[in-house]
Amino acid sequence: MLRQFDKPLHQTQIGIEGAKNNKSALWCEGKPYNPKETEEKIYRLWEKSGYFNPDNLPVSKSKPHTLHPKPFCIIMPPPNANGSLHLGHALMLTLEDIMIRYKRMQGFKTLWLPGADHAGFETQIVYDKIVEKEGRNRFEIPAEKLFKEIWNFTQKNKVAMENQIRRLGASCDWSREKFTLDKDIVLKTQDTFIQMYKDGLIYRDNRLVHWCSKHQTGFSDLEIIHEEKSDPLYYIKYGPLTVATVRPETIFGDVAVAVNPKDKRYINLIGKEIEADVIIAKLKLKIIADSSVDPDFGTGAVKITPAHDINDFEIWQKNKDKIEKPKEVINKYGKMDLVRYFGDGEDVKKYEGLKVLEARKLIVEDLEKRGLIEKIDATYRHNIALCYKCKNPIEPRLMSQWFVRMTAAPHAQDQKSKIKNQNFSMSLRDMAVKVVKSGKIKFIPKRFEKIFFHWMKNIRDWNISRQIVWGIKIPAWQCQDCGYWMVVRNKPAKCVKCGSKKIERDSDVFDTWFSSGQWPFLTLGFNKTKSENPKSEIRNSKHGNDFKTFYPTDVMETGWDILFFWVARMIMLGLYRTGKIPFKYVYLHGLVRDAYKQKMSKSKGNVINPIEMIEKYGADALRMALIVGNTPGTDLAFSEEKIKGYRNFANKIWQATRFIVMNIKDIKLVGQIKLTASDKKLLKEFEMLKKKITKQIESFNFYLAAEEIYHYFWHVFCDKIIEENKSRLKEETMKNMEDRDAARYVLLEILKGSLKMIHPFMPFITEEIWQNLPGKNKNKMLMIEKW
RNA sequence: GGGCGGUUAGCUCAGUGGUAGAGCAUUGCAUUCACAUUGCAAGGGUCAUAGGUUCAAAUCCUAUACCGCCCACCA
Repeated sequence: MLRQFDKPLHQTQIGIEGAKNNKSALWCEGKPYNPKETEEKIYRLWEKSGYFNPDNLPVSKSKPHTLHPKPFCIIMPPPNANGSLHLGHALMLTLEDIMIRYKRMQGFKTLWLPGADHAGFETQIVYDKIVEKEGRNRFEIPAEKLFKEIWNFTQKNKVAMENQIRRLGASCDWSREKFTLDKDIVLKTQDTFIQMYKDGLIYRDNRLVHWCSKHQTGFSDLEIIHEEKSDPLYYIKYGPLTVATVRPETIFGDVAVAVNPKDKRYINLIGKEIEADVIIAKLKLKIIADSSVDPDFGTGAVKITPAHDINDFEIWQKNKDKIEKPKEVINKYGKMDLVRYFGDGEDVKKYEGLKVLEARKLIVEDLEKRGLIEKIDATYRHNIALCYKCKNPIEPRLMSQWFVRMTAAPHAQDQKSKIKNQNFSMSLRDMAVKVVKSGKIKFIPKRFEKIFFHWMKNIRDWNISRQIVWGIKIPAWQCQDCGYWMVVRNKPAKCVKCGSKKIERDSDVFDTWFSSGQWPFLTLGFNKTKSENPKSEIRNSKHGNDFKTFYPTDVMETGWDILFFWVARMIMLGLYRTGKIPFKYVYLHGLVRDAYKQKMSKSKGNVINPIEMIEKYGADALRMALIVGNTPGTDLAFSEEKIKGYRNFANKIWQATRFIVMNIKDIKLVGQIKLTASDKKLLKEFEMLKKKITKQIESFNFYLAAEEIYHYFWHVFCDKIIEENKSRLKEETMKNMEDRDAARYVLLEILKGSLKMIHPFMPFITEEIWQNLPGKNKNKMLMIEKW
């Protein structure tokens, strides 16, 4: 590469002869760079070129025989179609666009596949608020009508969002855009469920589920948060024993008392029955032994309420045969539900229908009146589970739901199970852990691998049933006579067990992450030809080979906050469904926070709107501000000031170009280029810089690459090189024409090379300049120039 | 309770074995000559603390302190 500078170059080789054709107006006005005049125009130019679509990319001229260049693919994490773009999206789009543009310039068959997420529960909540504002109640709107309303709502948002993505300069292939509720995605998601059911990886079970009584839906383990809280710990006399609890209102649902089998105080009572006075009844409770009981906590005796406490439920499961069934004394609205167990006596009706906290207060009073409260520990602090969205306490509830088996190996539970010929001997969890441990999937930064393993180690089965309308319907049908469940796409004519024709569909929908967990292979049209159901073959045939070409994809770039929700599930479901990893690298970016590292929120008033910033400073400035100094996995301190700094940088590029072009245009080169020793040194240093930046991008250190090119362009190229070469260009001080041309050559070479390297970071201004550079190849865009 | 990080200039953070770095901020000077959305220059850090390994430690090891985050079914 360096050798070419040693030999003389003719003017035709450096392309300055076309300078007079340059539209001089652009450069001669001394105005600052105005992104508004270029960005929209440039994006249209890109879209018109068709190069966002890998099928249209020119095949490398240097290797014309290369008919199948190496693919590079990123599946865009689909933004939720329920609002507008925020800085997190802007960061995600910038990082991915940098990788995509870089690889495209390197000649890869580059696909960035955009999408939008229906975002089940999240969108349901957003829409609920709209419904509320209109004075309606979502629980009173028929499901189908509500679904249609939300559909229209998301479609509108989707279009707005797509345009916002364009404004950031994202070079994604819009012709392949997918929505998580596209028909083929829905059908394929259901296919996966059906297949997993056959393979014994999905089962229905009645167990305690995290339930939010405000939102009226169950959750997975990930959708609850824990908060430390101070609550009185009540010591309640239970016949001969005393039990400690923070939830006296659950005493009505008690079915036993558990003690530690080694606890000498109670060893004689194990297996015996006691009678406890719970105001409205005298409960007969068996004393059982369970090693999970901590003898040092409270009195060492635990009341067991299997229907309303997860621990208690597990103890009940182990002792099913010895003690009675759970009693559900709190209903789905979080209110006391006693009459059905204890009759409608006055004392019972006193509590009936009261909210949990109201009931607790009253019950404590009544227990105290009877002298049944031994003591109250007011200093007790404990963790309680809350709904991640509304922060109301989770009320565990006994429910029949669909679960994904995470830690147990699959087993054929249907003749059509495929596990025998597909080599699935491991659990979903173990498969995923294996590919990360073996380095098939690499995390950036690496420390997230440890976090991933830790989470995987403790993972439990995944509840995927949601009691909302906005989502993908579960393909499961229940016989209304015998209760038998059938997992098939279409409604069965009759129950396969009892023959009854009274069949009804499960009214629940999937956890949205169950479908997004399949996003990489579904968007690429996995299993298009070999569908379990022919009806699902409705994907546009022109992208029929995408799965073969682009899967496994190269990079999954997303926020670390959805590592478990999304990344882990994509790995598991991808491996299960396709037998291959869904991506090779996981790049996890941090949260964008304000200048003081505070979370941005509407209530704090510190939210920065990316579109507003683009209006003010341009997309390039915003992109650069998001990248420089932003290390993977670490939250970013962000401010408008920072964007201003890179707006200034954009102008610097603009002005420097103006200077160079002004000194080149309308002047013909006189002959050969004779570079001085210092010219050669500069070009050599520039080659070194290129190598360094390439290496930094390859190793995902975009923050370093961006800073490097910024620093070089401004403080080396502008401040030193241009300044030092000024005298060689001026007529008064110029030594000779040859020396002038050498200076011109060096400046233009470095300018062009810099534009290429800046392009992935600041695509608009660099493309605009490139388009107006003297002597450029007609119609050739910087976007596809060789890196 | 389990786990993962961080502690470097006023601020935000790079730097992971070889004489302390960037951006912003601060201070001084310059300015019809591409650019004031500018240039030149300056000040500023015993790299949390204590031990250890090494010819050599901000960097590797151990401990301590403080800060942050994630996970979690002690009633």
